[in-house]
Amino acid sequence: MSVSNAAIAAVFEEIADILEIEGANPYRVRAYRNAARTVSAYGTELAPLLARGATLPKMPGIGEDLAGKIAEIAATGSCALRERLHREVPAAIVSLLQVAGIGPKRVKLLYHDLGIETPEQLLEAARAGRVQRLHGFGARTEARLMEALQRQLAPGRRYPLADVAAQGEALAAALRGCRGLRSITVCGSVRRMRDTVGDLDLLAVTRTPATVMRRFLGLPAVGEVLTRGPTRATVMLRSGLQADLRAIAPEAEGAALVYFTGSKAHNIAIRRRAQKRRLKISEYGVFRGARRIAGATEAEVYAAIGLPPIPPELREDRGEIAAAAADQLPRLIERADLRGDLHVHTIGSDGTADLEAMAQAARRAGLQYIAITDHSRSTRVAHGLDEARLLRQLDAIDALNARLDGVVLLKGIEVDILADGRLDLPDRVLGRLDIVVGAVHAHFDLPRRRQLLRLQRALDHRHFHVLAHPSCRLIGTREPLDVDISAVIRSAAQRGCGLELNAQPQRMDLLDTHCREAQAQGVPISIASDAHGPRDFDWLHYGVGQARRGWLRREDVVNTRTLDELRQWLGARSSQASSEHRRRGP
DNA sequence: GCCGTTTTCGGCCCGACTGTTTTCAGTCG
Repeated sequence: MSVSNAAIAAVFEEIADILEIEGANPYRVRAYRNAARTVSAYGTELAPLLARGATLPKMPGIGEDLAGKIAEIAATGSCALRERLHREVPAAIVSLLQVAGIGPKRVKLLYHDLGIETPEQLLEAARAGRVQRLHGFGARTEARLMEALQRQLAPGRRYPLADVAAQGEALAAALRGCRGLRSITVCGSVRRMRDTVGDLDLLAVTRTPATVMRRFLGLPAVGEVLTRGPTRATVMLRSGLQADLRAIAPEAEGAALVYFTGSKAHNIAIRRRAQKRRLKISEYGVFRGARRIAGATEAEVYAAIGLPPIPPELREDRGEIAAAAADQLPRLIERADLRGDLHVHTIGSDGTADLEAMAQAARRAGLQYIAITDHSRSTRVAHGLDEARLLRQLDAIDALNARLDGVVLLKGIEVDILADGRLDLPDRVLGRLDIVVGAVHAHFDLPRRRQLLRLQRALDHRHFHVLAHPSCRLIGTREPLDVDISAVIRSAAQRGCGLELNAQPQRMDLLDTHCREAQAQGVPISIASDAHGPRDFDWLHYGVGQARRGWLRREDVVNTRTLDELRQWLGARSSQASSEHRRRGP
């Protein structure tokens, strides 16, 4: 029923696409794109807010007109402008923008001159040789388009951060040692630790770019060369991922890092700030007139426009520049702050290692405690634990803790939240555990209202501590639950429960924007590996990255606490819940 | 369409690469 922020943003993106194709004022188009970004990154769901009669909060780049459209879309799912545009231009036409090498001008030309509306029709026309006769096109462009169209089975595909980061590191390692190369850095959304990545951006610092380019283009991982110039090349890797290499001189390294790390919106924002100070920022440095006044380091670039250095994870134009200007950047959590992991599996359910192997691996990963949280009986594919098997595991944990040194195992469970919100194991068992982590593993498609009631009922349970992977999305495979996440966060806050930031590469769940909202509500976050094997603790690194993108500090994350402090929180939650339980009656 | 320690109107980030261009538009990041 209620329209999500993502849906509002999608309407704005679509309007921007169509306006661009129609040749509208580019800054008007940008206004819609900025609005889409602002709305989708906004912490609180706007439609329920407006439905309750609240006024829309002031957001940067949202004026009177766009505020009105947000209200219209929140109420109806669409707006008059979009409906009008759909009458003027076929809706499918925006899909042509996804084709590499096709922008708004060419979409317009293809539609007006050849009546082409879809990538399929474009491929057909290109094969028939009709495209090369258009003004501004030629035989080579037509050939490139055919290649792009044939390759483009999954346009705009994004991959999990951990997968792409590994490929980036491999490329960087293969280039290190190249003559004349001073440094090589993976930039772009990998450096910003975005949960998904569309392509790889590598920055090479060198005085001999030609040598480095040649070496790069000859790497075995490189499939096809898409473009190549003296300082920049774009290739398609054999893995199917696109990679860009940019070469820059040492004196511009900082400016180039800023430029190539992005985000685009952040770059635009800092360049505007520079403009107001009669400065110009490009990848070559910060310039006053023709004179370069900064550029060797990132800190220098930010200092030139009166800012302290901004961590890459925050560079999304979501308020970090204003915070930096006011000297109010958060001191972000770091991997070394984590003392434990509250979501770990063993061969008790679908893990690959036993209790002791996981404990030793955790210790090697620098952790002082882990909660053993195997699945409960309803998750049959994972061989979930029933009451009897769980009780045997508890005894085994006691025995192991008695002889383990340097790491403590907590008794826990990843208990299924059933369709009606009940938990999958009886109270008498849950009450014996140190920690109850609850999660949805089935019935992902309940109606929005019922899904919320289900989660709220689970959070109400007196033994419940942490809601695991709250959205249940699997990147590229499963959409997030259709649920008012703002309401879930408020419910967790009211009940004293925590929310998990699951660091499995295909989950990365909570989303960064929801971390920020949880922080504002005072909900503790558990950054968890959801490890199913000894090496999976490595994923915590990416979980911390996502937490940093959500502006989280050490004090916002519950597994940065000492074991004693953690036990206090777990116990406090239980006594709070049971007193509420008594108040409400059984 | 937004916005204002220059402005309520006139601006709005900056540069690389490609292909068709006869001096530059389109696309991309």
